[in-house]
Formats: sequence, C-alpha cells, structure tokens
Amino acid sequence: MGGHMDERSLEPELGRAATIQDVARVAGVSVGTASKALNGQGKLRAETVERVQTTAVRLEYRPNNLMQSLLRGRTHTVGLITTDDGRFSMPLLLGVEDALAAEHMSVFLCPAPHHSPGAQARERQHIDSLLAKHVEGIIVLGWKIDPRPPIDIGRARTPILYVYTSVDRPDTLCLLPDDAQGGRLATMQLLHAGRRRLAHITGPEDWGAVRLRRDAMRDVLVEHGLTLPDDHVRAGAWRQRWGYEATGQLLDVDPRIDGLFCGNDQLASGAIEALRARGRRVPDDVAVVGFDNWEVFAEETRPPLTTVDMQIYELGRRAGSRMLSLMKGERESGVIRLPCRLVVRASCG
Amino acid sequence: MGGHMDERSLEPELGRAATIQDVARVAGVSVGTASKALNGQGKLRAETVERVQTTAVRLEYRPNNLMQSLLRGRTHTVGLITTDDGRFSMPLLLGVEDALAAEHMSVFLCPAPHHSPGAQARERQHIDSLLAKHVEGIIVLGWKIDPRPPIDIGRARTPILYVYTSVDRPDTLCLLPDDAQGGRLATMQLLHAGRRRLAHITGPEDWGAVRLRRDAMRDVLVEHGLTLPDDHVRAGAWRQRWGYEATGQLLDVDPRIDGLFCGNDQLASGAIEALRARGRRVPDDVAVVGFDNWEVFAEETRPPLTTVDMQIYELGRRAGSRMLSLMKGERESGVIRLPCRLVVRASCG
DNA sequence: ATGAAAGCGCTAACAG
DNA sequence: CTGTTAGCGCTTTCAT
Repeated sequence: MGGHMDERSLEPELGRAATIQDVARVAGVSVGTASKALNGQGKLRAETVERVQTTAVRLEYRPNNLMQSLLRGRTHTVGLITTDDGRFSMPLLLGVEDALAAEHMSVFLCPAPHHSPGAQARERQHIDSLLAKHVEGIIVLGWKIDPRPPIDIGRARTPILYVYTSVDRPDTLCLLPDDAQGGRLATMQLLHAGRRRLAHITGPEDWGAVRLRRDAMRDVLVEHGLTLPDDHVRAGAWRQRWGYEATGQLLDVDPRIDGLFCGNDQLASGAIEALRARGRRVPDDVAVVGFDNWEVFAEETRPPLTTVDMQIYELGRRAGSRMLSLMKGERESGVIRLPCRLVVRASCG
Repeated sequence: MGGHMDERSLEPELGRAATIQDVARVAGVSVGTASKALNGQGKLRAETVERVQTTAVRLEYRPNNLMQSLLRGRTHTVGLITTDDGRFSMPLLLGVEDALAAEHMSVFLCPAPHHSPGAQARERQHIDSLLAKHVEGIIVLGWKIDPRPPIDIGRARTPILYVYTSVDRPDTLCLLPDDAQGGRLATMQLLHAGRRRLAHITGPEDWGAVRLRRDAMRDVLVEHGLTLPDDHVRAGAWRQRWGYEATGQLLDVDPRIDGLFCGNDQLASGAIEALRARGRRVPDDVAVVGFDNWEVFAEETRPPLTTVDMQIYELGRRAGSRMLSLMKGERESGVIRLPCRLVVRASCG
C-alpha cells in the first residue's frame, strides 16, 4: 500500500459529505472564493467560477442548509401542527408547501391528532420542539372550526396562524372555510333542480359548522319564500349510519320530501342507501347534496354525489402566503373565510 | 425618555430570542459557564448553576437546535417521503416519531402523493432538500407493496428504508405488512365461523398484495380440503362499486356462497350492500371479512365489519427503530414483513 | 480577481 | 470553580 495517497489526493471519495472546504481545496482556491463562485457573488474570472462549479458537481457538494440558516439568522422553516385525523393534513400541507416554496421555506409537520391518547402532551412537545428549532412561524390546523385554546409560546414572537379552527381572542388570525356560503351553494343547487320540500341531515349541534350550514340553508329557503321546519332538520353523529337512520325519520315525518342537504358525504351516503331501501329514486324522487367532496364516498354513491368542496389545498396555499406576510411583520388578525366550491355529480339532477 | 436604559438593563425584553450570551451576561458569568450550568456539565457552584438556570427561565432561553446540530455534526433529523394519498402517512409518521423520540430525533415529512400531478418532480425536490438539510436517514413510504425505482441520492451515504413498497435490489431494506399472513387470518376466521363455500373479491391483479392475499386464501382452503375455484375470485378496482357488482356476479355463479373475503373494506362495504339487496343476511347467510380496518367504512357497515388491520402505526415504529440501527452503521437489507391483526366485529359471526 | 478573517450560537478542551 | 478559546461550515466584508 502506501501508494500516492498524499494530501493532494483529489479523488472525490471522502467518506463523508463534501464541505465547501473540500471544494475549495480540490479546486485550488480559498473558501471565500469558492463561496463566491458557487453563489455568483463578487467578480471572479469565468475560468475560476467554471472550475469551482465543476469541482462542486464532481464532489456532489451540497451546501449545508443549517449553516446558511445560522449565518442569516433565519431557519427558513415553519411548523404545521395538525390536530385533525389526517383527512385534511395532506392537502393542506401540499398547499402550504407550494405557497412557501416561493421563499424557499420548508415545513415541519407535527401531528397531534385530537382523537389519539396523549394528544395534548404531543402538541406541547411539538411546540417546544418547534420553538427550539426556531421556526419562523407556526400554523395550527384544527379538526373543526370551533374555538380552541391558543397555543402557548411564552414570550416568543413567532407568528401564529390558525386554520380550520379559531381562537377567542381578537389578536389572532384564523383561516376558515366559508361554511355559510357552502350551505347556500348546496341549497341553491337543490332549488335549481326544482326541489321545494327540502330537509337537512347533519352532525352534532354543538359544532359551529353544523349551525352555519343549517342557518344558511334556512336563510336561502326563506329568501325564496320557503321554510325549513324544525322537524326537517336532523342533527346527530357524523356517521353513515346516522344518515341512514335520519332519512327514515324524515320520510316518516314528510314522505313528500324531494331534496336533501347532508352535512357531510358520509351522511349523504347513508341517506342515499336509505332512500333506495325505501324505494325512492335519486335524484328523480329526491335530490341529494353532500358536503366535503371526500372522493371515497362521493364517487361511490349510486348515483355519484353532488357535494360541496372546502378546497383544503387552497386553504393551505392561503395559509402559506398569509404566513409569509406575518413573517414580514404584518400584524393581521381576525377571521378570514374562504369560499367553498360545488362539485356537480349526478345526485342532484 | 433617555431614562436608565444603560448597558446593564437586565430586563428580559430583548425583542428577539434570547441567546446563551444574553443569559450569561444577565447572570453575570461567561458563556462557557452558562453552557455548563445549563447542561449540567463540569463542576460549578450550586449557587451559580441556580442563578444561570433562573436567568434562562426568565429570559425564556431556548437552546438553538441548529447550533447543537452544527457543532455535533449531526442534524438529528430524518426525512419521510410519503407517496401515498394520506391514508397511511399519519399513523406511520406517529409511529416513526415515537420510535425516534428515544434518540431525540425529529422527522421531516415530505408529501409527494403518487396520484397528484408532478409527483415525480415533487419527490425529486424533496430528496434534494433533505440532502441539503443533511438528514441522517430517509424513509420512503409507498402506496402499494410493489417494487418502485430506488430514490437517487448520488454518492450520499444517507441510509434509506422503504416502507409499504419495495425495491428490486438486494442491498435495500424494505418493511412490508405481511399480506399473506393477513389473508390467512381472514380465511381462517371464515372457516372458524363454519363457512365452507368461500369467495374472494379483490383489487387489480397486478398488485402484489392482491396476489398474496388471494394465494394465501387458496392455500388455507386447500389445507382444509377445500378449494377456491377461479370463478369464485373477482379482481377489479379498489372501489365500493366493484364490491357491489362483483357480489352480484358471485351469487349468480354460485348462490350458495356462505363466506366472502374482500381485499379491502370498501369492497366489503359494497359487498354487504349487495348481499342485503339480494336478501342475504350478514353474517347468518353470508359471513364477510374485509381488509384495512379503515374505520369510516368498517364501523359503518351493517353489521360492522370484521377485518384485517395492517397495523400501520406499528409499521412506523419498526421503521423508526430500524432506521436508528441503520444510522448506527448496521447494514441490513432484505424484506421484513410485519404481521397483520384481525379486528373482530359482527360481520363474520 | 482572489485571499484572509470575522462572526453566526454553542460546546468542549484547556487555562487559570 | 470559572473564564478563555477554538472550531463546527459558511458568507461577507475588507485587504491585497
């Protein structure tokens, strides 16, 4: 052995990630020069730049993000605490990432699903960890729009943004889907289909979204000289099973119901099954509109479900760009609502 | 103005995050001493330690993770690239986090859902970003167990682990649910319920999981002196709709079928609906077992569904601890399969 | 056009 | 027991 492996052995095999020092040494320049060549700063001979860049490629040099963060005093990271069950996390994260990509920021996803044991503790840990990482912002994704306690970040100045949940304090910024508008959209669709005897099946009454969607429906009907009698509204659990059962109750109360707005797609799925069991054709006898546009349900009902989409991806994008504003020092607060979109399939004529 | 705001103003309001320098200055010690006091290193007077720690708390000092990483040459981060549609990401991430918590590592989730446009590009970007962040390991979560191309990390030495997907190379490590064992579990349950004329509804035949589950079912039946005729196996799409349709076909072929194993819970849901439509009682006339234990389906069928759970959270934990081994230099490779678990509800007697 | 050196926040080794 | 210092990888003056 003992061959020619001297200091100047320029071969790329370092056995570790190449640093800018390696690049500089191999290219035969100083680290300062290497840095400039790689970042296009300062005035360097084209030949030098060329040589350094070639070397960097050969060594598979990857600038260490950490250092750059350190130097610039910015981590270029935001935290996303998700308390939902995973339904919204992915599309929201995609939206946030896409919005933040413009400023080369990345996202730390911190799951603390509300239904799992130790959710509180997990959330607390994640917050501490995010603060220790010195993220530049924190987005909190909820699982329903109703108020939750604010997260405690002590005296840290990290901007916070709540999405799909709210906080009862005037200085917070919350991003919500526009449930009232969504409810109007659904109701209008039923009316456009010529339906006049409408009913509503929905989730627990202590959910804000339940009340907003129901009230919106009622308002639209009143605007059209119609009514939504109390016994035409059935609140229960967010379950297919309840959709089935409630439909039976409604048909018992009023067999002539010709339009059904369901508070989510699972309810709608159960409702459509019940309608078929009772010999009602959808949409000919009863038109049905759902809420959520959860494809595994909406595309599988027979017929496929016309439903309201909350555009979670869009919500994520808006959250991302709002966060960028907050990071730049804008002190926005209040509640912002994003419109829902109607996805037309076959269940509403 | 111009009050007593001199150099020695010790009040915590810095207008920025406190550094160890701030703590040291306020506590009246050097940074070195402060560092030791905060980390319990070296020998310091109890009183000094006390004072520094109190100061740190007052200033809400949070050691900057980045620095510690930089110093120790370790980032304490692993990347998790998820190509699934979100179904598995959350439970898997929770498992991975829990396993890594032991070593104070955190996880960068990078979604690149296979069904979304630009999935490839997104994955590529994420990989580059993870390498630039110098993560200590990369876990790739797939959306089906079938082989995929390996991710390209150039000459980087970052250990890689594939979960719920595999790679056709002997030097990679893959973690999969044991589909064959899951299929056996389901079949055994039907046999235990006294069923002898079984049928199978499943997804696309080019999915490895479809073949494994089906073959396992066939094997178990043969072991018990029974058979699974080809016309008792219906492969199609992973959709409720197909479950409904296939059930009709099966009953046409053999009206005396008394047990149905469905390749996933959506198929099972459709199947149960079809059975009811045909006047068959579940489980009395036909027992049904599903696969996935996706609660929104499994708990809503009437009766609730007995089904096979792939234990994704557990898969995540195993992935996490395996990753820790890889990071310590162990060079494992091959395919590891984790057992599934049967969740008994009412659909199989 | 290039190199040398300071400094980002922190720890660890070494002085005192 | 406490302070001083070097250095982690990189960028950015400031000299040369």
